[in-house]
Amino acid sequence: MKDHTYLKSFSIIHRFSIMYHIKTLKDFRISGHQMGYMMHICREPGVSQEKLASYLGLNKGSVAKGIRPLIQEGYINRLPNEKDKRAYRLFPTEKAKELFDEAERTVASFNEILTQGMSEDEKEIFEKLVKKACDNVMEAAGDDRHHLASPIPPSDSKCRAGCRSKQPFARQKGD
Amino acid sequence: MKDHTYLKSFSIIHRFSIMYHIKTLKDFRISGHQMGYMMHICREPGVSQEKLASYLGLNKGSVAKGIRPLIQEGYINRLPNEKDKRAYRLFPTEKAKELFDEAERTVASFNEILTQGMSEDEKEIFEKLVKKACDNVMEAAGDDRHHLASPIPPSDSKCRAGCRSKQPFARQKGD
DNA sequence: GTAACATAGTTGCTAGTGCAACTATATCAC
DNA sequence: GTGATATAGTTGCACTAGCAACTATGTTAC
Repeated sequence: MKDHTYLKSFSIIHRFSIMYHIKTLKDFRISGHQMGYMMHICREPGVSQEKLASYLGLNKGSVAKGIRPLIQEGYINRLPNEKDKRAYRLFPTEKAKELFDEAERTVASFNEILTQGMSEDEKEIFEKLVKKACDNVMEAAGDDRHHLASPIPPSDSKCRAGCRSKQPFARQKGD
Repeated sequence: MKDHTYLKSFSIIHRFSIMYHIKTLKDFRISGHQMGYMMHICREPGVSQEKLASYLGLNKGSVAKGIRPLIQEGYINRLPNEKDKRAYRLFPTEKAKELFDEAERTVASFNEILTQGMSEDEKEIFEKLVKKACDNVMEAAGDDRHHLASPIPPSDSKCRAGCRSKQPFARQKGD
């Protein structure tokens, strides 16, 4: 088990990356967290909140709250989905384009910090393995929530609030 | 910049790892976040809150609040430091030993999830590179705060609240 | 000694996230 | 059609974390 735990490393990298993005993008009045939403909406204009949540591994409540400042600051247009009245489609505004360009630069410069002192080979492997690790945890969490692939209904049919949460690695509270 | 951003991957891995630890350790009534504190205190009994914060890359306010539940739940003893009346020394209690053992197992099983499908070589490289990346961001943040190594006082001598924050990548608010 | 500054820790405020309960719409079985 | 269930999104609560201001103690310069 040595001294190293991934828990610590990933916590540090995650929090510091957010702080870095906050600082670099402070003129845009956008937080490091909101970067993730922004980037994906720019790359997938018209995406729904549900898809956004699933892509970022966030629950939909967090997405609803997280995109609110982006809408208020005028970076996102939220239009009703004509084909499904429950859903919305998220689009970047004109104002978002400038932000997106800057964000791309910020991402690039953060990547450089992250991979300082690695050889080109190592950088490539690192990116590949991080992606792999990310897929691994998403898949493991997915096994827990059965909602991406499994068409099998839960065995307990009267299962509204009582049944297993759909959240990844959900804790069963109040044991 | 392709589709991949580390921002997304590290966010997912970090959050999912916490959820995993919360779920696995729920019987101990300890959150995934507190795992980090617990592990380090068990490995470095007598550590101060300041050192703990520095090791985990957290600010000391977060540590003060974060260890409180651990004290309340009886996992940590906080004793005054005889040599420095400002400081405390943190020790794991007897009760913590059981938790620590379980935590070690949880860390190991999370590591297996994380590195599923990687060869032994890749696992080794992954761990090495993650550690490297973590050191990189900490160093970059450290350059921003000058407090780990630099004995040079800030050039502005009358610098109480006005000067640059010591927080990593600190944002200068209210521009 | 005193004054200025540094360090250890606490607290109040703000913000992001997880979760569960909720509303409204969509879909499926009959 | 109706009723049961699934899906998209919202909201309230709890918790963690960052930050800044604060207290108290320690250290250094004089």
